[in-house]
Amino acid sequence: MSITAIKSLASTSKCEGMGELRRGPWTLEEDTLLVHCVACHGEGRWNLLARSAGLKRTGKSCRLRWLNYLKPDIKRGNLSLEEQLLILDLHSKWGNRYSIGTEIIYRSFRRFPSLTNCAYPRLCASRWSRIAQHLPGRTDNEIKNYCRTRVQRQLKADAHSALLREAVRSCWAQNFSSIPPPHTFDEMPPWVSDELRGVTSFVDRFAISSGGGHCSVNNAYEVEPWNLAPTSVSTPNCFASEHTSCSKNDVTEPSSWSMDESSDMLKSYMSGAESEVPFGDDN
DNA sequence: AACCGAGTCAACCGCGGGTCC
DNA sequence: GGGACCCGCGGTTGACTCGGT
Repeated sequence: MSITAIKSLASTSKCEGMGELRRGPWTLEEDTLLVHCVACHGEGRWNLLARSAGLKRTGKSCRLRWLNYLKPDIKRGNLSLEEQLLILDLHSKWGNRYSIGTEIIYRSFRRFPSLTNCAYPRLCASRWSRIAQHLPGRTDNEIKNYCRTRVQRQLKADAHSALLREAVRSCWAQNFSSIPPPHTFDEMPPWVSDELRGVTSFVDRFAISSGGGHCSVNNAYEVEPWNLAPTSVSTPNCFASEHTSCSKNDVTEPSSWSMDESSDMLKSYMSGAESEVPFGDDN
């Protein structure tokens, strides 16, 4: 008996009233069955489809396999630089509350208290599928994996380092100033430090800021988000001033990353109470 | 060659929203 | 109204790969 067969047997579970359900990696036979069945009946009604195809899989499993692997227009291979940039840009706008994208923007926001009615991203749940809609052939699962591995794990940056602040500036510039998003570092604003130039990968640009630092991005996630609230913008009301634009001149060096744990409103805001958010629609 | 650790990614799980009866 | 079922999303897991030692 082959190892694959043993694994296959081991991954088969017994579900009451449903016969045996298979789990784990899909076989070529299962893939063929599923493709054939989708071709005949179309997508949707996955539980029914799984049963009618004779697949010993849940509808959920079939749907996932189809959408992430078998669908004809799935694009394979590494993400291009353009795709990386697009993902990070969209992730900054829509990404999850604890993501580095939002973290960077949020930290940036602290440094621009005069910025308020601009399109500051809502700090709401992750929207991988929404990001995926902008990358034809790429799945939400792929983008999610990319962000969780390439971006979050490899971004070993010291959250307080000057280099990261430079990266923050550049990220901010892309999102909120009139400077168009750079496709190469030659297009970066002149106030981006030389150390960050010459890096072709958007991720590498952040990673280089670590300098072998001791503080990983994961540390940042462990910080309660409201503890990152800047004193100068301690309540959402502060977001509602009339300022709508920024420039590099707005950058001021904070003396420290001071905390403000007293703002219940901000806590509410950070916990996802979108009605409190005074920003415009993110569409 | 063997081992180990980090990175990658397919697949699973839990949850919430929508729909139907 | 509410229960059952389906679907989709985001988070997590674990097997696999690969490079370094």
